[in-house]
Amino acid sequence: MKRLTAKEQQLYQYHLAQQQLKHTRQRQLILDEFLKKEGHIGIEEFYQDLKRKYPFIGYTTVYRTLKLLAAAGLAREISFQDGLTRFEHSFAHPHHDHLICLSCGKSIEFCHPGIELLQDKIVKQYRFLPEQHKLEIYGYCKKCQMSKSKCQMKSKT
Amino acid sequence: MKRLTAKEQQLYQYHLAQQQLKHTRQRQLILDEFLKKEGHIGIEEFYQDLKRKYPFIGYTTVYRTLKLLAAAGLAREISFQDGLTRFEHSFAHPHHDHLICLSCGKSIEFCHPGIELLQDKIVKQYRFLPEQHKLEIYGYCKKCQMSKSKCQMKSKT
DNA sequence: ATAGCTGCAAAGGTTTTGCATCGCG
DNA sequence: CGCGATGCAAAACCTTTGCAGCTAT
Repeated sequence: MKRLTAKEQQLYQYHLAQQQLKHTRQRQLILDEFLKKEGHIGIEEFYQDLKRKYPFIGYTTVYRTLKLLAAAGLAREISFQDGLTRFEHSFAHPHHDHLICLSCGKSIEFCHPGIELLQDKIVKQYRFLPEQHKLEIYGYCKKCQMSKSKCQMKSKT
Repeated sequence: MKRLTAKEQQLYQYHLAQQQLKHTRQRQLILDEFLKKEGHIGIEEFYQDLKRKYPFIGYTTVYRTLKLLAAAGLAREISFQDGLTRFEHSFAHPHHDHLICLSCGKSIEFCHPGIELLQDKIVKQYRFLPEQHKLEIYGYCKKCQMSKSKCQMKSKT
């Protein structure tokens, strides 16, 4: 058995979580592709990507595998304000938060150690035991600020 | 004309926002009840509450009025991880964030000035123009921590 | 009287589930 | 072989919208 990369370790963790679950071609492919994705990805979008490469994969399987990954702790389910469910790695991607542009909809990831410190202070006050957090800052990205200043149009396509 | 309370001012702001919109019994009632609600409230839940008192109010009206309030800046649409849309006052309720218990589902509101400071630092770095933010800390509330330590059951009812 | 509101019912858009079939172990 | 996985199709769920009738200006 070869040495494991961090990713593969996680992969095994996934297998473990699977308990008496089977290893299948679809699951492997979905996991592989998921690990390649950098941002957060919606189910439908991810499914489309996958289908392009592997037309034999069904939506349901993608959906269920993503849920499985989340249950195994490999993925995290996140939801912005648009009612869609998205997933992102919950590992090798330690933690980050998002700046979300209200104009173009893009989201920018950022990390700031201050958040953890702040969180510590807050939870202490409420005797709350934190598990994870989510900070989203909504506003306008650099690019959209520039176009806004040129004309006040809100191109929301 | 009598003096206005903060709430009434906002109420008028709402009317203003209405522009050529009409004042109706339903809208008034919905607004009144909404202002009484302290936390964040889901559409369905709110509708049920209202219907109990005023059976002639329809879901659609509640839904549309809530959207209206949000558009007028009186309410804020928020969504946690359960796919439901909730609303909360966006005024007289300056700003706050949430601690959400993964066990009992309750959410606790908190305010911490440090968040604004942190936000300032972050956006500056990305030349992002912030409009609002949302910080949610998921974990276990005091009460659930205690029951957890007694037994590891996860009663998610 | 007229433009805007209501609310029922139905459409939309996602997420979930049922079930017969397929495939890993 | 047997049990779990797959994927189609359909169910469930919320959120939105269409429309005929109703109601404030």
